[in-house]
Amino acid sequence: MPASIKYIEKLRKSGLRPTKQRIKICEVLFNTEKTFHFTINDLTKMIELQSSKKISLATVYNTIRAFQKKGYLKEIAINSSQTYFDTNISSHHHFFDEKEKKLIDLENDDVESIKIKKTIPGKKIKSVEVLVKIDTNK
Amino acid sequence: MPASIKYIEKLRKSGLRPTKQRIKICEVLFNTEKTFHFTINDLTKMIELQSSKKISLATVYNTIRAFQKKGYLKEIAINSSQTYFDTNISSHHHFFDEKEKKLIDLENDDVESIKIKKTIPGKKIKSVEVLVKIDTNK
DNA sequence: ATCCCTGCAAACTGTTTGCAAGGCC
DNA sequence: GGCCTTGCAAACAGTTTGCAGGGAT
Repeated sequence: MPASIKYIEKLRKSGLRPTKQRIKICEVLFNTEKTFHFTINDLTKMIELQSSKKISLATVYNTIRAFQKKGYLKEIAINSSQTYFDTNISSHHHFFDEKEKKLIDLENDDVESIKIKKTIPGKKIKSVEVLVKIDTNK
Repeated sequence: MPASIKYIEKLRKSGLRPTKQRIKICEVLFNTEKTFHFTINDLTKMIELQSSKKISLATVYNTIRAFQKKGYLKEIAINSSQTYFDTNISSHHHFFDEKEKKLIDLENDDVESIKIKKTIPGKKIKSVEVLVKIDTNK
């Protein structure tokens, strides 16, 4: 029995119509116990590989943005030309390998808790993101 | 006496010809005791205001990239559509006000030192950047 | 005189948008 | 049927590049 039923539910609950494309995207993103990082291009290729059908880039963008808004995905801040997303929505940090252009998760245990001592009047902290850039050890 | 002599030196030492445009860019970037953050657009406007002359965007881009390569500027990782630079090249972190799209420095004393306990074989840490996103306190 | 740099416009890349045709309710 | 979604192409924004003319050495 297909796991797609689960995703049809999920989409319905989010107010998104469960279309073939969205279900497929869910399968690629969430049908695995491991979380992962991706760019829109990566994802589009993965989808087309797994379904041997073309999917419109616009659809992928729209769906990913919708999922992000719903909190099913997180965007990761890197000064790269493309946007990276993470299916791991829990609070955690990242290595970024600038040579491979790959992200690696830092578990919460891997980083000592970060305390920000400065405050800005009228503003509150929304998130704390640590990006550790790494390089070949040469 | 103009501070430009200082920048002519600086440019020469860097192997960059001291052209009018580059000297002007130096003046705008470095002729202040306060460091600051900017986008290419910001900077272009500042230059044109201060000199009441047009400067080509391409020249600004090229020069900024050159300065970045020389280590006179740092690029800051934010998932924004535009690239932010910092004239403060010392190691420090940032607040990012998503409403105002403005960066605010965190002094080193403002953040407890960050210890990364995970290592990746064959890779070494190049930088650790913390981005604290802030929001109106509502 | 040589070589680098500037400025303009065209090219490029990732992303967003408008709209007609198609699919879900 | 009505409304949302898809897919395509065009639009868009920030950035980069090619090249002819101008400037620094």
